Order: sequence, then C-alpha cells, then structure tokens
Amino acid sequence: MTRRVKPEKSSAGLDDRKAAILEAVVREHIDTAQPVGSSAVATHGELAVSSATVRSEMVALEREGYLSQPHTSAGRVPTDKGYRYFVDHLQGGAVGPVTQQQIGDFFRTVRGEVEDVLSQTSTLLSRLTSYTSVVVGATQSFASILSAQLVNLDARHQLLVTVFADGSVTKHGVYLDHDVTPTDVAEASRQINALLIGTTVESRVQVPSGNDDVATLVRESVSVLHDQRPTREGEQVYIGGSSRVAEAFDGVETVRQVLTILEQELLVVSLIQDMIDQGVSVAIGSEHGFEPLASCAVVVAPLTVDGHPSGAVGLLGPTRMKYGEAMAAARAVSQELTRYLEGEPRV
Amino acid sequence: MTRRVKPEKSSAGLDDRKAAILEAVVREHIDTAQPVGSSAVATHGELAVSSATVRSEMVALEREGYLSQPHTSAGRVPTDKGYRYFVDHLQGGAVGPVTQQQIGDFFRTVRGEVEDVLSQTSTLLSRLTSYTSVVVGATQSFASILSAQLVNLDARHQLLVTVFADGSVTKHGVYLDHDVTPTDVAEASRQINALLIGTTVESRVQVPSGNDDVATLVRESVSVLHDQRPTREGEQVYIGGSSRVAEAFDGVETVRQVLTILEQELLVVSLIQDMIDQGVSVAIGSEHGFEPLASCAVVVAPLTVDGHPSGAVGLLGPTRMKYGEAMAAARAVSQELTRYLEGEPRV
DNA sequence: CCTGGCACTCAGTAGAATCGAGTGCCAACA
DNA sequence: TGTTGGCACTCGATTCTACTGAGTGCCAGG
Repeated sequence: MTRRVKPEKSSAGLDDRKAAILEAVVREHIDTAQPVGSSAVATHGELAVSSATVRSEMVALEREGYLSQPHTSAGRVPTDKGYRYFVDHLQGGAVGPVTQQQIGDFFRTVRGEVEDVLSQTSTLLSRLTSYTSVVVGATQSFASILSAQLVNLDARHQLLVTVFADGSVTKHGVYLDHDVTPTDVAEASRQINALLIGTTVESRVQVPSGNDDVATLVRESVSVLHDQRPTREGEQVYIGGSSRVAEAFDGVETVRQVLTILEQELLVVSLIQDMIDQGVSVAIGSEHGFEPLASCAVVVAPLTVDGHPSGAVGLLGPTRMKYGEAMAAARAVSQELTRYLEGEPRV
Repeated sequence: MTRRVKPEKSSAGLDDRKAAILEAVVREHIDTAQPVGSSAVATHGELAVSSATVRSEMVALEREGYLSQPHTSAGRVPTDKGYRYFVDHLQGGAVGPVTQQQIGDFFRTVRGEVEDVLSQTSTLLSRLTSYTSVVVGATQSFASILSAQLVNLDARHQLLVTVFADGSVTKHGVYLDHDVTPTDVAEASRQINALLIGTTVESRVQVPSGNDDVATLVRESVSVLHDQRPTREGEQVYIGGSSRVAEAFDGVETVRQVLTILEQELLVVSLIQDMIDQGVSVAIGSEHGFEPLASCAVVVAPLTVDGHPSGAVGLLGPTRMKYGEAMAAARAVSQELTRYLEGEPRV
C-alpha cells in the first residue's frame, strides 16, 4: 500500500487540523467532564468544518491513540497520550493578574519560620488552583552549619542540636552504652561545634580518634549527623487541600486510593523528586508508574535556592485538570517562594 | 391522666428491656449499617419476647428520642441520643489480646524522636481501629529548659534555639530594627542560657533592664519564648489514616467536609482539647458543636506525662463507630504512649 | 401484658419503552 | 481528493410501571 505522506504527519506529530480538534476536545472535556461529540467541536471551535469532517478526523485520532470512546454512541474523551500532546504542544498560559496579586500579597505579608511558610504556601497554592498541593521542603545538605551543640538529657542520652544557615534546626539522639559525665559532654559539645561550624552535612571532617568518652561522643555525633538516611530526613512534606481530592474524583474508592497515597509521605516525596530529577514538569495518568494514581495528573515546579535544588512545589489533580492554570500557578509560586527563601534570612 | 410509674422509668433511664432492645439495635446497626427491624432484634438478641413486643417498645423508644425511622416501612436507626445512652450505659470493652500485643510490640520497638513516635503512633492507632486517628502532641509548658542559645543568622536576625528536658526543641526568630555585633549576640546568648536553664516557659524570670543591645536581645528572646500564642504553638497534630474517612462515609460530599475540617489543625486541636478539658471521652454527632462533623463521632483519651496534661490521642469515625473497640484502643494506646513518654528520656 | 395475625406502607428493583446524543458510512458535490 | 449533508443505527440514560418484600401499626385473643 503506497500512501501519500500527509502534511505534518511524518514528523510524528499531528497536522494542524487534528491538533486543533484534539485541543478542542481536551478543552471541552476539562470544562464539562463529559465525553465531547463531533458537533460540539464543529460548532464551538474556530475551525470552519462540518461535524462529519470532525468525525472522520476523530476516528483517526482514536486510531492513533489520542482519543477514546467510553462506548459507541458517546463522544470522545482524551487519553493520557491526548493530554500529553495537549500539554506539550498547545500550551501557553500565565497566571491571571488576580492570582499573581494574591501570590505577591502572600509573600509580602507572610512571616515566621520556614516550616510555617512552606505549610502556608501549600495551602495558598491549593486555594489558588482548587487542587491538592504538595510542597517539598529543602534539604539542608547545602546549608552551612552555624552551630552544633550536644545537650545532656541524662547520663547516656544526648541530643545533638544543629542550626543551619538557612534557619533550619535539626536534632538527633546520640546514645552511648555507658554513662558519661556532664563535663565530658560539655567538652564534646565544644569540640563538635568547632569541628562542624561552616561545614555542611556533606563535608567530610576530621574526627578525633581515641577511645575516651569525649572522642567517642564527637565521633558518634558527627556520624549521626552525616548519616542521612536513604529516606532523606531533611525533607519535609506539606500537603495542602487534601479535601480537594474529594472534589476532583467522583468515586469514593478513587478518593480513598489517592488519600492512601498522600498519607505515605515518602512515596509522595520520591514521586516528585523523580519528576524533578528527570526534568519533567507534568506527569499524566500512569506516566509516573504509580497505578493507584492512574487517574491523576501531577504538576511540579522545582525550588532552587541559591543555585541548589531545594525541593519542589506540586499539584495533584484529575487527569482532566486545568494544566495551563496549574502549571502557571505552580511556576509562579515556586518563583516567588524561591525569591522569598533567598531573600531575607529565613527563620 | 394518672399513670402507674413503670420500673426504672422515673429515674430518667430506660427499663431493662428497653435498654436491651436499644443495645441490640445499636449493635446491629453498627454491624450492618442498615436500619434494623423488630424481628432482627427478637430473633438475634437474647430477650425472649416476640417481635410484636419489640415493636411496641420501639415506638416508645422512638417517642423518647432514642431511635428514628428513615421512613415508614423501614427498621429503626439509633439517634445521637440513642448512641449516647449506649455509650454511657452499655459499655464494657477491653482491647483484644492481639491488639494489645501489637501495641506492646510497637512501643517496645519504636525508636527515634518524639515527633516521629507520635506520628507513627497515630498511624498505628488508625490501623488498629480502621478509623482516622489524631494525636495531639504535648506542649512543653511543663518541661524545664536544658539549654537556650541565640544563633546569629545575620546582623539583625537571630534565632533562639531552646532545648527542653522532654527532648523537644523549639526555635524562634528574634528580629531587631538595627544591626548588632556578633560579640553582643554571643554575650546575650550566654546570659539567656544562664537565665533560662531550669525554668519552664511558664516561669517568670528577671530580665535585665537597660537599652544596650545585649539587654535588648535578652529581653526580646525571653519574651518571644514566653509569648505562647493563643493558638499554643507547642502543640503538634498528627493525623493518621485520613483515607479512612473515605471508607467511613459514603457520600463524597460528607468526605469532603470532614477532610476540610481535618485540614484545619487548629480546629481539631481545640475540639479535642475542649473534650479533654470537659472530661468527656466520646462526642457523638453534634455534641461537640461542629455542624460539619454532625455525622461523626470522636473518641479521645488524654495523655498525662508526669502528672501534667500533655495532649491526647483521638479517633474520628462515623456515629455508628465501634465505640467499645475504639475507646479501648484509644485508652490502651494513650496508656502505653504515656508510659513510653515517661520512661526513657525521649529524643 | 404478651403474642400471633393481618392489612398496610413504601423503598428498592426489575423490566419495558422511549429518548436522543452521537456515531459510521455513503453518495454527492466542489 | 477532501468535504459535506443525510441517514440508519447504536446504546447509555431516563422514565414509567409493576412488583416484591421487609417492616410497620394495630387489634383481638390468650
């Protein structure tokens, strides 16, 4: 079968009219949550063709996997591939002035500790978009240490309290198998402080050898701080608007599944981190590989503070989410948040 | 109309048979989530009466507000008042050995910082009961201060880091309207530490007067620490198993409402705190005054560490929750958690 | 006071009929 | 060759009806 090459077809894309039709279908379906028929596209859209033409294009689009039919005699619904094409090609969206205003106002007036700001940011982003939002807080791997001290809880339990330049504070328990004197703890604390100030948790430092209590305490403390667990503990997750899940999906079962995922913060972090690492900003349907989230789309925007990757903001919605708005909002918030975090020293 | 006084009737209670019938209805309805009819009670239950008798008692129970009928030809469903009577009079339940075992295992093996333990406890409690669980962490109002130091972020921003005897650590930003020297900060830090060690955030301490930077820093720091905001910041909330909400209620709208409440942690804290303060352990339906939670029941058990009220554990479920199990589980977990928190110094 | 019996009520279900949005296909047309 | 109007067809959704049966309220007899 020889076949003439159609315009744009060979370049693995869609010709203009197909693209326009796909776009119309996606737009309409996002709006109405209903399958959209050929006449709706023909009437509503800007392309001056009849519904019959649209229909024949639609069968093509379906054959190529961009659309699907819930059943015969129904309209078409975009597939994940359809949404993907839409997102990749037909984008273009900035946040509206009102939203931009709200974001600006928020960061102009917000005060307090980083944790609170991140948490509130998550709420803000959720409110702006009507989707569930996720803010993954920075690790302090890059922040230099301002102070590290060992506090005596009792004879064999100490607490290592570390303050970082970004205003974050961590604590780690340091346990020994025998009692130590407060004097030794104080001395160890002094040495630890001297040793660690100015370094980061990624720096290697010279620890004292020796078997005396002070040296042991110092070694233990440094190692407990440097041993970031595989599930990096510097990362906090703030989930805002989880009730939006109940709005976005109609089946109670789907809602339950999505909530179950959201409960497992580690899962959420790694999902988002993976996306950031791979440089994608949208994952649609099962692109991210979590089956329970097959009916979801995730939008992320990275946070980069002083050149270091420092977490991300994300949005979770149904695959028929308003990608334009969501991506624009995520981007805007991540920018402003970045600026905020880079600006005034955060406390 | 003169009327003979029925047994137990005058004492604002229910006579034995009514109580038994009410109990049977509640039990059955909790089990099946369906309205329960007279024959089910007559057959299933232990009382040796016919369904006709049960029926006539049921109309009485309905007249008195313990039961209600969804519609004429349906069985009866307990009202909030019915559940209340059930909970108040017909209780009796301890956790099963398996559950007790799981709780024991958990606290025997769990390690880590208080926050993590509380968070995991919340997950545990939710898993044990299949309801959404809430753990409200202790305030440090009663814990004495082990260490307080001021860390220099930049010329006019300092961070007050305080370590408490219970292993908790807080940080507070201290801002001045002019620059201060690192030397002054160090000196202030020394003074603050000396001043605060051994006190609690509720103690009044003698702060230095004077207008020099050091004195100002000390005053600012002490006041920022003592000024617990009305929404006490020492309280952390850990919500476990929020996906259970989707299991407990069938209407998506109800799910959304409950989730919306759970998002507002302050609301949750104050709800639970109120219950604790008033000494109630179960709030059914609208007893707590939150209309959005009218279809919920809340079970709480206080945490009391070393004699001080230190938060609570709670469970949130539908009004037809398994009160016996839930209360027993909450009590058992709160006891074990208390023991854990009082035991090994917590880090 | 209890109980078996009986007429009655009414939500839920099943089946039949209908509706209509939307399709696929085709012949005619530009 | 691509586009279009027309047309028969499909099939989910909706409506209507009839029926079922769980459960009730009431009453007369024990």
